[in-house]
Amino acid sequence: MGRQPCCDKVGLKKGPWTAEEDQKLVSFILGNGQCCWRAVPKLAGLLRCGKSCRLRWTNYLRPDLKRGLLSEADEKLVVDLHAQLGNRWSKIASQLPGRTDNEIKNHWNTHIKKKLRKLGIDPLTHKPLPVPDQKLPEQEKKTESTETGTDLQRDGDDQEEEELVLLKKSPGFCTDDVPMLHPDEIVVPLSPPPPTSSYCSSSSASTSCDDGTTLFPIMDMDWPDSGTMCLMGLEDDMIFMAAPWEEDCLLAPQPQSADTFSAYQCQRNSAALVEQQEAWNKLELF
DNA sequence: AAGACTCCCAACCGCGGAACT
DNA sequence: CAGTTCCGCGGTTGGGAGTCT
Repeated sequence: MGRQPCCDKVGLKKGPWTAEEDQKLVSFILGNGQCCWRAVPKLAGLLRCGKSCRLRWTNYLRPDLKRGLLSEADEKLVVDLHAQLGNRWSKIASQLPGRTDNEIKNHWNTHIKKKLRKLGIDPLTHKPLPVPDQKLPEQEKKTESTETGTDLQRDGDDQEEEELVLLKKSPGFCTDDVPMLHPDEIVVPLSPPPPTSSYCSSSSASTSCDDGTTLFPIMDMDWPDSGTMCLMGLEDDMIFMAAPWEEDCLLAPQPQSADTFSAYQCQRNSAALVEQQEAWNKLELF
């Protein structure tokens, strides 16, 4: 049976998403929930195929996503799960809340595989590799050829060998010094809530900072469609919204959480985020 | 300073399978 | 039960950013 393309490709946009497209998609999904991806682009006013929208949402725009590199513990878990499940990235990702299969797959191909090799472990079989100095060039090539996915650059120089020796001496699984994602990295720009708005409940007051920033716990926001929207892994964390950022947002702040979140997402894509993040870090709230 | 090279990740592609008709 | 549609998954790629020469 002939299979039709996932959508009519004529006139559809491809390539990197713009902030405006992100905003449209986020606004639509926050307002309507996730359903029927094929219909989403049309309803959201996007010149994208549904598949592209789904990917963008699940890999980048979902509010429950953690950003930043995997922690050492997460990496260890990924290695363990990969040993059990193989390249079933979605299954592996399901064990790491806030992480996507794409992210884990990328991380595996670019970081973890290298590390395992340095530790003398075959990333495919999770069994010890032959000792490098005993390995013939042909054998090495053969091992290489079993690799799939993103190509691994083979250094194979003296420095690499020295690293290998050092890593083998070091106890346990070794990762780079990767900063964990802190709750303060998840921020939502916000205009001051109207007195009776749903941003804050009586149980959680806003926090005023020295620089005039007003912070509001996000848990009290009204998230549309709670059936499809959840903050996996974040429900116990305090997520704050910083009002001073709103003027840089692509969207005019509106007293509705969905739009506020859209603004946040657009904000996240903008270069100004870096500066804002730095400003935020100065607050050192955590 | 600038071109070459490498690394990384967002996004795309195509397939398998579930769900629907 | 066959045909069709759609979703989700895993593999792959393109290009931007960073580093090297």
